[in-house]
Parts: sequence; structure tokens; C-alpha cells
Amino acid sequence: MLQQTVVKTVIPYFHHFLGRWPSVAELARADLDEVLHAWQGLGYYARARNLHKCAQTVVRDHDGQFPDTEDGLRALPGIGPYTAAAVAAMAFGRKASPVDGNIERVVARLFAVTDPLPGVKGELRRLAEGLTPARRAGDHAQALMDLGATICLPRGPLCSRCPLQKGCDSHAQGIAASLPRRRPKAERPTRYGVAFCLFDDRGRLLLRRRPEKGLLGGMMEVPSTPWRETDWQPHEVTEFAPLSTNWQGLPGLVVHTFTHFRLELSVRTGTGGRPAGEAEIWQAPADLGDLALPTVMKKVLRHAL
DNA sequence: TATTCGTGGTA
DNA sequence: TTACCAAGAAT
Repeated sequence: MLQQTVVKTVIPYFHHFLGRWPSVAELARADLDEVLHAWQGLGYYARARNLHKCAQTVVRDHDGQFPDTEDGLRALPGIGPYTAAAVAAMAFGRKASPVDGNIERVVARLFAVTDPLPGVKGELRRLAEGLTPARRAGDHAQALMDLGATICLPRGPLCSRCPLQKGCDSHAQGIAASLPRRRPKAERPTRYGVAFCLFDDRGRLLLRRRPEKGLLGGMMEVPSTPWRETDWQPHEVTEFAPLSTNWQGLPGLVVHTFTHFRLELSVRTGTGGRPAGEAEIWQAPADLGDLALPTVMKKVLRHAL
């Protein structure tokens, strides 16, 4: 949960998850649908799918016990270099060097590394390994992360309060605030789509499940045109409607920003009925809380309802 | 190595 | 409002 997500956001999800699935075995037995539902709003939904798969792997291949080495952990779904090192050090007392965004920043400043990320990741990791003590490597890593989160801030580092100020190369050179440098990010294009909110004669709404892989994988959505980088002309849209009916365009747009593109959705509403196809369901608006809906779809539904 | 993955807080 | 970025991983 903490991968690329701030602690404050994670905490309520964490408690809810451990209340609902207190053990690896129970999580492994859960339906993926339930797991995605409990994850809704947290983002990066591949993490939920990987966590579920990871629990099943631990139960099936490791007798329900997590591997206690960095390499063993690294082989599990959703566990990469950071998480493997963090769990090895914090949970199992191993000497390992987890390097997150905070530690990258602290180390880059401590050693005045001026080459840009992400190219310099490997060097920062080697420098971090050189700082890691043989004992209490987990506490050491958490101390560096907390230093990064409270003192060695991304903008405006509080060097006067920093316990490492004396040994900090970038502070000596007066360039701490400018580190770490990053390769300029690609511009964020805008994509456009038309979303269809179809209601049957009982007031139920037609929803469909997105493909398992890719953006918002496995989450529910209202039917829509593809999301493309050119706007849609009215005559192009009809073939993507879930039904031929008297569609009404709603005023205004739903705007949502993802990691690598901005999305503008116009919303059309209509009435009509037909059997739900594969991966589709008719759902009463009052029961939308039972489904795994990404934030962008919550915005669409709030707009339409 | 570069891209593709969400969402919310903050300056 | 915009830009940045957060206990990164998979492809």
C-alpha cells in the first residue's frame, strides 16, 4: 500500500484490510473483486491484484510463511527491490538497504550527487548500502526515511535542524535544495472520451468491468468511447453507445488527471433495457457502494446522478 | 532504459 | 492553477 502513496492516505485502508483479512491465508481465499473493492480510491490497482496473487503464492508455495530473505521476497508478485529490502530489514532483522524516494533525496544531498534521476538510482543505492549498519538496518532505514519526510524536505530542506548537517556535502556547497536533480518529465497529453450512463425502466445503471490488465484493470466503469487524444465528433460516438436510444448530452465536463495523461469526459444519459453482456451488470444507484469504482468513475456518476 | 501504471496534499 | 511528488513495480 505504501508504494508511491503517503502514509496518511494508507492508514485507514491498512486497518480496514487487516480487519477484514487478518491473515495471509484469509486474503488468499478472498475474491479478487472484494480486494479491488477494498482498494478503491487508493490507486495503482495492480498493487491490489499483486497483493492478492502474492498471498496465494505464499500459501501455495511457502506453506503460508513469508520468505525471510531479500531474494526470496523479491521473487513474490508486487515485491520489488524496495519492498524486498524493507521487509527483510524491518520484519526479519536482515542487513538490507531499502531505498525509497526519501532516502534517494537524503543520500543525493549527503554526497552531493548532481547527476539526474532516474539514471543515478544505482549509484544512490550503492551509497545507501555503504551507510547501512550490520545491526538494526531496518531502524536505520526508517530513520533516514523520517529524516527525509520531516527535515530533508523536497523543497526547502530544514538544514539548520538536521543532525547530519555537518557531514552533508551538498549543504557545504550550498546546493542542498537543488538536489536530487531529475530528468525533465514528459508533458501530459489530454485525452477525450464520451461516457454513457444508461438507465433501465427500474432506474438501474449499466456498468461494465475493465480488462484485467492495464489502466484501472479489473475496476468497474460506465461504457464509454475509447479515450483518445483528439476530441470526438457527434457522428463518431454512436457506435460506442451501449444501446441505440435518445441520448442526452449533459452540460459540463468531467476532468480527471492520471499519472501520464489528463482526461476530459463528456457524459450522455439515456434510458432503455437489454440483457447485460459478459462483464456487464445492471446496478441500482443505491448499491453502487458494493462495486469497485475508480475515482474517475465516481466523478462521472456524481455528475450524472 | 523508458513507459505505464492513481490519487491527494502542498507550495 | 500549475507543478511536483509520495515507504515503486511490472513490462
